Amino acid sequence: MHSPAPNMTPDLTREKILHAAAAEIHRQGFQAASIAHILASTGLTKGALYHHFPSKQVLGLAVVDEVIRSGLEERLFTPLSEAVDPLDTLLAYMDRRIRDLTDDAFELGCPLNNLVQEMSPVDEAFKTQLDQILQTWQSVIEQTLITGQAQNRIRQEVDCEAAAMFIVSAWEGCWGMAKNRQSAQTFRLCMAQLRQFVLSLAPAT
Amino acid sequence: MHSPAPNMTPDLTREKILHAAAAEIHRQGFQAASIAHILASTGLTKGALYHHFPSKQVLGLAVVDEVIRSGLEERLFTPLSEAVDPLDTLLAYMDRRIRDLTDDAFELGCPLNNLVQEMSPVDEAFKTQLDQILQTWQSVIEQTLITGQAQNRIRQEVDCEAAAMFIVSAWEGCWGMAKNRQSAQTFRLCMAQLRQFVLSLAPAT
DNA sequence: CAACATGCATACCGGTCGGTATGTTAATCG
DNA sequence: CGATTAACATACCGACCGGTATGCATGTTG
Repeated sequence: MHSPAPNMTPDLTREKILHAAAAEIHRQGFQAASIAHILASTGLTKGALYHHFPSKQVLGLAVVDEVIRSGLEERLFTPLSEAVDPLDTLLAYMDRRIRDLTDDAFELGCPLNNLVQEMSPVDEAFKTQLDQILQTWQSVIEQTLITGQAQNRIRQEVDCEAAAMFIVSAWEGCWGMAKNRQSAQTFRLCMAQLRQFVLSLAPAT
Repeated sequence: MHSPAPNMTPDLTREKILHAAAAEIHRQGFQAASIAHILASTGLTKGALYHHFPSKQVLGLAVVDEVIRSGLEERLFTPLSEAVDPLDTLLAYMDRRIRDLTDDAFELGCPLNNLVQEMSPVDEAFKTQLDQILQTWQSVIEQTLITGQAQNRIRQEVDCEAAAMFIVSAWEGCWGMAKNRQSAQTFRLCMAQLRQFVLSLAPAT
C-alpha cells in the first residue's frame, strides 16, 4: 500500500532518528525512552530505525558518541586544549554558561550527567563510553591547571589531577541542583562558587 | 489453598515492603523498579503491597520520606543543628565519609541524588519532596557557616547561602563521579577537594 | 533485462508492566 | 454466636515494551 520510497539520502534519515532519540532520551532517560515515541516524532517506522541501528542500546550509544561527546568536544574540549591561555578560556566559558543559560535549559538537566547517573550501574558499554567522556573532560581541565602552574597563575602545590576531578564533579553537581530547582539562578550561584574555587587555586597576592 | 494468615504485626509487613522497595529503587531507579521484584524479595504478593500502599508512586514517596529523609535527618541534619561547634562536626563527618565508605557503596550511588536526577523532571510530587530534603540539607549547612562566621572561623564576606548550596551540589557531584568510576578513591579525592573549599572560606591566617 | 541489494513500511509476537477484582482466613465486635 | 473487618493471596487485565519477519518499491549491477 504505502510505498516505502527508497531514500536518496539515507544518512539524513539516520540523523533524524539520532536527534529524535537524543531528545527523547534527554526527556525520559534511556531506559524509559520509548522507541515508539522516537519514531512518532520523526514520522518514520520501526523498519527505518532497525535498518540503521541493530538495537536500542546501540542507538543510545550512538547518541552518546555522535551527539553528546561530539558536542562537548567542539564546544569545550577542543577550544580549551588549543587555547594559549586555557585558564582564561575556562573561566570565560564558565562565565558564558552562567550568563547565557536560561531556565528551560535546566528542566531536563545535563544530558551527559543524566546518562552517567542512570546507566553507569546497569550497562557496562554505557559506563565505559560515558566514563571516557568524563576522563577527557577531566584531563583537559587538568592540562589547563598545569599550564596555569607554568604561567604561575596556579599555586605549585596544587594537585591538578584531584582538582580537575573535583571541578568536573562539582560542575555536574551544579547541573543537578539547578535541575531539581529548575532554576538558572541556582546554576549561576553554584557555578560562581565553583569559579571561586578555581580562583582559590591561584597564588596569594 | 495458601492460607493468607492475618498478621499480628501488619506494621512489620509494611516495613518489609518499604525496605525491599528502597533496595530495588536504589538498584534500578524508581521507574525501572519492578513491583514484582520487590514482592519476590519479600515473599509477599500484590495483595499485601496494595493493601498498605495505594500505588507505586505513593510507595516511592514513602521510601523517600521514611527511609531517605529520615536517615539523613538522624545521621547528618540533627547532629549538625545540635552541635555547639557545627563547623568541626561537619568537617569531621566529611572525614568519616572519606575514610569509611567502601567501593560497593558507590556501585549504586547516593539514593537521594539518584532520585533527584531521575524524578525531578517527570513527577511533581517527587520533585517537591526531594527538593525539601535538599533545602533542609542546604539550610543546615548554611547555619553551620553562619555559626562559623560568629566564631570568626569563616570570613565575614562569605555568602553563606550560596556557599551552602554549592557544598550540597558538589557533594552530590562527588557521589556521581564516584558512582561512575565505582571507586571509593575517586570519592575520597573529590571530597578532600570539597573540604579544601570549606577551609578556603576561613580567614587568612 | 534479469538479479540483487538498499531503504524503508506493516503486521505481529512474547514478555513485562502497574493495577484490580475477588476470594479466604482469622481476629474483633455487638 | 453472627456480622464485620483487617490482612493478605490468587488470578487476571489491558497497555506498552523492544524486537522480528515479511513485503515492497526503487535503485544498482552484471
